[in-house]
Amino acid sequence: MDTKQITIDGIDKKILRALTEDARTPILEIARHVGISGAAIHQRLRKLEKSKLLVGSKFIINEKALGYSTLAFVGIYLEQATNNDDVVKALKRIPEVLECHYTTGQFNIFIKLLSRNNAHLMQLLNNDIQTIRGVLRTESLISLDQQIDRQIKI
Amino acid sequence: MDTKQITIDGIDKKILRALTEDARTPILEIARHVGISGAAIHQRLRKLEKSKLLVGSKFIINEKALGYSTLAFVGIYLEQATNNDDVVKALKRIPEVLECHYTTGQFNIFIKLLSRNNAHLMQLLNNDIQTIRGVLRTESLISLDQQIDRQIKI
DNA sequence: AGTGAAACAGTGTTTGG
DNA sequence: CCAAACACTGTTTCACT
Repeated sequence: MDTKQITIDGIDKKILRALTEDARTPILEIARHVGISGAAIHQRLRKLEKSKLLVGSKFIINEKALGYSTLAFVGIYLEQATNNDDVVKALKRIPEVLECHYTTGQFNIFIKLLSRNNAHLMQLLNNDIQTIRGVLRTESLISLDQQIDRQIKI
Repeated sequence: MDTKQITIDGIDKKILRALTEDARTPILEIARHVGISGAAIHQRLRKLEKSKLLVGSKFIINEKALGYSTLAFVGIYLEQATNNDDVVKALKRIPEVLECHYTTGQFNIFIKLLSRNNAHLMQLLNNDIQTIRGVLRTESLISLDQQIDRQIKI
């Protein structure tokens, strides 16, 4: 085992479930729900943060309300002698690229990207991604509808 | 335009940037940083929530600390006459499935899933996914390393 | 309409047991 | 782990520009 495991009991799980749904759930509300004091919840939260199991919190923005409605996955083929890190560095400069993975299988790099519409997606592919040095060609999967979006269950 | 656009000025952007990085950033800290009062920040936050641009907040858990270290994308081919919704319903019951998309291209359904290790991934594919009625076959991309993980820039 | 200072209500945090 | 005291934040109010 290369990562340290931490012992989580049922109460920890309930705390995590509440806060992964809504980071602003009041401690006292959780306390009432699980039947222990607020101070105890606070202690456990410190433990969970120290163990690096909790790594932060985020506000979630609705991309559609910002005008981004097209989500796509793009597989990228690279030329043989390409320095992958340079490609990733270039991808980081494209804000629409939300995820980037080195993957097994046919592609060298696999990304998830968010664009305003199909025209914008095409522009991103042609002007920004396929012009990166070393990129041979790309293969796109456009998400027509996302049915599941969640974190791992705890 | 099928989704309402909302006008966001530079101050709104700074607020959003702070809170999408850390949902617990104090309002007064943001206020100091952008040079207006806390009450003003609060008003703007209400506006942003009402406009559905802010849709909540989440604590982020480090899956690796929970023992989940293998991330994979899986393309799913379905039989012709399959009811896609039933397949999605079955996928929802598998907690390791984090995302599920209807996609264009070769696959009918494309999912992202998180497993403890390669053995666990194989078990999920063989025992849980490929046994769903209507699933013909699957094609997996395993993420060896994730280099980018972020929300859209605001 | 939007801002800012002050009062208020509610939370997170610490302490002592 | 609990209960109470504490410190700080989020929230509202209101006078002002």
